[in-house]
Amino acid sequence: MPAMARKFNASQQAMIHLIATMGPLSRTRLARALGVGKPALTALTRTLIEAGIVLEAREEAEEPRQGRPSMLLAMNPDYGYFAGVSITLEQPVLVLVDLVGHVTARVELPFSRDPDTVAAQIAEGVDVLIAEAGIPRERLFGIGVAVSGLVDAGHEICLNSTHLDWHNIPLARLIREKTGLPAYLENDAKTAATREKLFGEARILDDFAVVTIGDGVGCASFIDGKLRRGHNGGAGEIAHTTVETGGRPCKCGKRGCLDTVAAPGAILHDARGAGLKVATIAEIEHLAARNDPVALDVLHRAGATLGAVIAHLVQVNDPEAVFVIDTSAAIGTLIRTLIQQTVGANVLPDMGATLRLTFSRVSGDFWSQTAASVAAHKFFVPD
Amino acid sequence: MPAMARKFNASQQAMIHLIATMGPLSRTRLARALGVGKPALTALTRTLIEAGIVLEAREEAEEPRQGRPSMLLAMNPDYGYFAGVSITLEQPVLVLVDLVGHVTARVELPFSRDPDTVAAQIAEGVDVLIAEAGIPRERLFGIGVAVSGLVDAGHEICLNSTHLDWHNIPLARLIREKTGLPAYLENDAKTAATREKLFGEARILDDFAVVTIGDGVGCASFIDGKLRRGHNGGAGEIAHTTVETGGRPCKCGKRGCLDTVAAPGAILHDARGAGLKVATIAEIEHLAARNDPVALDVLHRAGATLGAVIAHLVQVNDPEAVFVIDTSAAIGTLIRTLIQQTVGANVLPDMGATLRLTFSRVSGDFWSQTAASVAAHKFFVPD
DNA sequence: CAGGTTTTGTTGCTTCCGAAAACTAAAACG
DNA sequence: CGTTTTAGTTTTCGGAAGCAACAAAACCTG
Repeated sequence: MPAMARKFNASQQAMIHLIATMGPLSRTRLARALGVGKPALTALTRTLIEAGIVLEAREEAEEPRQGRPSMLLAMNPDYGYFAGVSITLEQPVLVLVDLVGHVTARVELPFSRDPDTVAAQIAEGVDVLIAEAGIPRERLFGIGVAVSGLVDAGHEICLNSTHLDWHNIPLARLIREKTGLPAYLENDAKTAATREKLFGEARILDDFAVVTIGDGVGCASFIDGKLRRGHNGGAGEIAHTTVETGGRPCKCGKRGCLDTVAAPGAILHDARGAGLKVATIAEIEHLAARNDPVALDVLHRAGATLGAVIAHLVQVNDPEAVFVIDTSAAIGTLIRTLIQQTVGANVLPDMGATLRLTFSRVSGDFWSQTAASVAAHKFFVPD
Repeated sequence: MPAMARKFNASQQAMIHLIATMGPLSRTRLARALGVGKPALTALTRTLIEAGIVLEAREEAEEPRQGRPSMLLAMNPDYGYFAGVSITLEQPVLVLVDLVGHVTARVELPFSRDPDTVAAQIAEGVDVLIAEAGIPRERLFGIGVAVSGLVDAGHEICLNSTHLDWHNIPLARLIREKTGLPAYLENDAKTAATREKLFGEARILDDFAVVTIGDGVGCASFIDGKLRRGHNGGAGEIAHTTVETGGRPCKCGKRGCLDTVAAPGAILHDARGAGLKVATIAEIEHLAARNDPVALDVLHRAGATLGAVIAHLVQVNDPEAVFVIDTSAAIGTLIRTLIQQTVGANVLPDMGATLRLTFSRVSGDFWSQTAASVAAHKFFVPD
């Protein structure tokens, strides 16, 4: 295990990407998938195996097949690690994930909103993290940071986060200076999409969208295998799309934004405004299941609106799949059904027929994991 | 001028693309723009000049500059031609455009909606076209066909056109068989976007959207330099986005689609339904300019709705520019202003500040020109 | 159980592409 | 009339990938 080269050429990167996404593969199948000859694979794999990033293992065939058994190539999870942290208004958690996306260590950081303090605490946290995991510092390849807001193209500066009240904060530079590690900033919805592409169900997809339901509604897309950032890094910022002209005032200054209708807090606010005594959205769902008309109405509004926005998104980009990721236990059966129905009814039938619309509920250190995925993505696919 | 090779490798294609989009360029500047060394250019340009696709011309410097003057490389417009035709419910026009997008001949075809007849008439039209232009048949590199509806990924089959009542019509094959030319089918909004990218203002842009106002509303995007087709070829199909729940019934079977609010026919319908005696949208604009409240209301509805949809589109993909192309003299000053205002008000300020939103009015053989652009695009960038 | 078959992966050899350095060409400057 | 500056070319070299033949490791057959 020599000190990692860290610089792989294009073909090697393509191979790493394939192995990472398609699981363990034989050289021959890799060659086919990559569209190159077998001899190329011999040379390529040799360097990767020598570098230690790829492991070779004999295939354990269930049923005996003819011919020489293949040697499977798989990622070496222990080759390197990435740290990740999500900066919100809550106590941040710094996590360490390995090359295949598994969390191997975590450490809770003190809360702060001052950029310098945040960077300093992350730097201290990194030391704790690698000590806890028992890995040499050189194996930590980078750190990803998720923020809710706009981030520049270089993953360097938080241009604008109303949530944190940050404007042009070069957080990545601060962290890099204090930790000596490559640091990458990214919008939280985009980190979630990156995780889905790198380690989640979307590994084999080139065109998909992710919609996150957390404090607010977030959205990001992979298009043609690349994360869509947009000309200003604002692609996917649907939270402040106007969905009700003259609707309720939003933090952003406008009225009737999606966030004022479909964000978990907004749903609760609606329910209480309509006279329901509820503390969680689950309770609203519970009431709705008993045909409480007010509860039904509240959930209907949220689900139908969210569904309409997703439908629009689908019509604009025609993705292969949309992943709705619920990080705050807000999407119950009813809202889910409503989203599905609304999307089905508002998307061209030819498109709706093949669209995969899946829901998942996550919790815990999810956002920090997604942040780590950004560092991993930078490592796997630098440009 | 040997018979055209027609097959250029990747580097040559990249060079052709650069020369076509960036205008006449010296070898040195091409090398910089292409990110390759100067020596590569020498070999590349030689083959292209020998093939006849690129012309060399001495630079005419206005002000004397130091150093050896550069030899400018420019496309040879006469190297090849492309035919294009748009199939609608009106009489089709077949046009011939050269390598830089100029129309050099046109011929009107009989109207038909039967695929075989259409193909046969196009084949006859092609003969007339090349005779009229006086070019050898080998110089006609392909033919593009615009249809309003869904087209498969191979540009071969019209999967679905409610407009023409076509389903799974392999029109490209029919035309190819009857003309012996490469034939490419494409959705009309996407042909318009392709023209904008290849020959229009968007040549230097990698991320932009085109919204067409013709019989209905169309939309297509270039993302990362590539036309966005989507998983089902339906990217950009916003005409049937629901914008008014329970709105007027649409041809598509749903209610309240964008087409029932913002399509030129819908605007006229609205105006007449509200009691205005008008024959054109210009007349409505005229009335509105005199503060006719009904006319103002009608135009406001259309403009604000269109603006909201464009705003959503911008938030989803964050393009550098949006080109609104009016092919039916429907977008007057008032609607234009309303669109601008609505987009400005509904897009994140950071994004709205840099967004270019431009309007243009076209007529005549526009759609056929755009169709020809698709054949040109296939020639320049086959894959 | 020996030899054929089938599939996997490797070793040379060749070819192609493109980058770096050094060179030539053509203009303005003084 | 040399010097400087920029443009373009020639030469040389190294890396990457293809083809073909070869070696390895399993199964199948008689």
